[in-house]
Amino acid sequence: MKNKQTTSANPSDDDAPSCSTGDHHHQPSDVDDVTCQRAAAIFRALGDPQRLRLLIMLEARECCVSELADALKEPLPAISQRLRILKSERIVGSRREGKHVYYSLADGHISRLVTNGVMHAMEDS
Amino acid sequence: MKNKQTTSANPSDDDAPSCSTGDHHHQPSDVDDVTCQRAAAIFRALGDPQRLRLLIMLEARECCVSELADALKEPLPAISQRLRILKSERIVGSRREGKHVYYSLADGHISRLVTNGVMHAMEDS
DNA sequence: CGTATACTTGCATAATCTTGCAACTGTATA
DNA sequence: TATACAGTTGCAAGATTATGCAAGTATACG
Repeated sequence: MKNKQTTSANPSDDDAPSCSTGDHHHQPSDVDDVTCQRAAAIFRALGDPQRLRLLIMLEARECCVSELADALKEPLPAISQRLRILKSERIVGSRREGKHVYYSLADGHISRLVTNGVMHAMEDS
Repeated sequence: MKNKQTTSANPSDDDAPSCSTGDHHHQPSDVDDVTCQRAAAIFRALGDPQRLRLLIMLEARECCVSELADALKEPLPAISQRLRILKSERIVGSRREGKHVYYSLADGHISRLVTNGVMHAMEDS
């Protein structure tokens, strides 16, 4: 079969991703730019080995900064900075208790996202 | 006093001769470093608005490069380059048909990952 | 063979992100 | 208040990454 529709086959230079067929099914192809950028920001925040390691630990239980720094054997400011980035994307939340600040995953969605990503990385051929 | 951050000075209790990935601290978690890095690489690949937009379109249906470039109104080399990155992480696959190269999501895992991320971005304030 | 279409790759510039060190804020305790 | 502990923030160096344009493959077709 030859090529049928290409750039020339497009009706016009529309901005809409033309799902040609009568597709009244709700597909995520019509995601607005703001949502797209927000989602990308979340993924980008997850896209660092060190931050991901942090999240994996937080998935197990709530931890304070010192704990994380100690467990990962890294300077405390580095951990704090990473947590800050994660918090700015609402991936983690923090709770103060005396001198300590405890961090935890924001919600189950994030937890699933992390788990799915890690699982895919494991299964990957 | 020098800036010694971690709660306890860790003189040299670090061992790990078996780690050869350049990551010289492996750690208390159920996820090994290689998996962690691979997962982070996947997330990082998803963490770009332009690439994510590409994936959202591919989630709807298989597309060739021209289609994507035309729909997103961006130069073809840019699209090709982004697809290349996505393919290097095995997020998308490609199929040649005549002069066209059709791209599609690698598997359902990726699809779910994208959907979950976008959904979370939508629900988030 | 030569041309047109579809896509890929190279390279240089530019933007972005991470890290490390130091200094600063906040909290408990003597 | 002074001191130690727990975290945060600022800033600059260093690395990684994206973007645009030009040139290079690859396939089809006359």
